[in-house]
Amino acid sequence: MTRRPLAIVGPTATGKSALATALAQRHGGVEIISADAMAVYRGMDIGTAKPTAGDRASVRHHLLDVADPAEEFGVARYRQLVDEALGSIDAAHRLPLLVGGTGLYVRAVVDDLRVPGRYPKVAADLAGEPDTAKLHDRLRRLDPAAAVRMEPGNRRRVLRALEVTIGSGRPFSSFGPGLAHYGPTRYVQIGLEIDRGSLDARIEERYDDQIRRGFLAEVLALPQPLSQTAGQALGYRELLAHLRGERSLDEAIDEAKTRTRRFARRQQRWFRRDPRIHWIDAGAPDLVDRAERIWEAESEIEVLAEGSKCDTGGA
RNA sequence: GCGCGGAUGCCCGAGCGGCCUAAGGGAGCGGCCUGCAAAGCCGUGAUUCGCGGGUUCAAAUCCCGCUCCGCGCU
Repeated sequence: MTRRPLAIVGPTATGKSALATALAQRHGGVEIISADAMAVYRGMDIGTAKPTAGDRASVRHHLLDVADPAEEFGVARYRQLVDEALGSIDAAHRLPLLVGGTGLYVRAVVDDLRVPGRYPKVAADLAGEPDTAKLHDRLRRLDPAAAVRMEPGNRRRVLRALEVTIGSGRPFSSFGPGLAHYGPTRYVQIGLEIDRGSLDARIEERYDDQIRRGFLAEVLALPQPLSQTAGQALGYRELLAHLRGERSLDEAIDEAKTRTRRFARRQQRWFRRDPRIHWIDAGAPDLVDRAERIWEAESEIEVLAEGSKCDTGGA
C-alpha cells in the first residue's frame, strides 16, 4: 500500500532514531532524513548520539555529516539539502522518513517553509540601533503582522524580521503564516512522549555513557575555531570550557546534563503545541507496532497540499 | 567551655533602622519564535528574613537569651 511520508519527533534521548531504523528495516524502500541541527556536523558523533555505522549501512541516512564543524550552517542550507535528498528519494520511488528533535528543522520540512534570504548590509545597519524597543516599534509600523508574532524584547527575531522586510521590500509576514499556524501536511507525525523522571534519567545515563565512550577525545579532535552553531552544542560547549581550564570536569558534566534537561523541556513544549502529532509512549514495549499502526491508518487519509485547497474555487 | 563569624525563597546571594509586602543569579514551571534553533527571548517565587523576647513612631537591619553551622582557642 502507499504510505504518506512519516516524521518521528520528540525530545532528545527518547529513542527516535531506534524507532526510525526499526520501521525502515521493516519496510524497505525507506530512507531516513535527519532533522537535527548538530548532527549535520562531521566529527561530532558521540555527543550528538548520531546513528551508528551499522544503522547507516542498513538504512540510507541523509543530512548527517554534511557540514564542517567550523562552517556556519542554518535552516536555509538545511532546507536546500533536504530538497536535494527528497528529490533523489522521490526519483528512486522511495519514501522519506524524517527523524529529529530540532523543531524548526522539522517544521521546515513538514510545512515546507520558504526561508527568506539574507540582507547583510541592512542587517549591519539595523544592528547599530541598541534599543530593541525602538526596533520593534519600527517593525510594528512596517509589518504589524510580524510585530505581533514576536515578543518585543526578542532582539534577534525583531532584527531578522526587519532585515527581511527592508531588504526584500516585502513584509516578513508575507513569507508564511508563521509557526503558530498548523496547516495540512502530507507528513504523518509521530511524537515520542515520556514522563519527565524517566527522561531525566535517560539523559543522565546517556551523558555518562558518552563520556565513557570518549566524548572528551572527540571534542579535542575538532577543528579549533568551531562555528557559532557547532560551538554551542550541548556537551561540547561545556567540555570545551573545561579544556580551557574554566571549570572542572565534574562541573562541566553537571552543567551539560542540566542544559540538556532544559533543552528537552523546550523540545517538549515546542512539539506539544503541534496538534497534528500523534503521541505514543516511548517506553511502550510494542512501540514499533503502535507507530506502524498509526502510520498505516493515517496513510489512508488523503491530505490536500496547502496550495490546492482552492482548486474548486473558480468554476 | 571560651572567642570570632554566620543563619534571608528549592539553591547561591544582596540588604546592615524607614525608599523592603526584601536586589540579582541559578534551578523549576509556563510562554514566544521561518537564516546562530542543542540557539535566542519573555513571564513566574519569600506579607517574610533560624527561634523567643526587648528597644523604637518604625527592625531582615539595634539589644538580650536560645538553637544550629563554620573557624580559632583551652
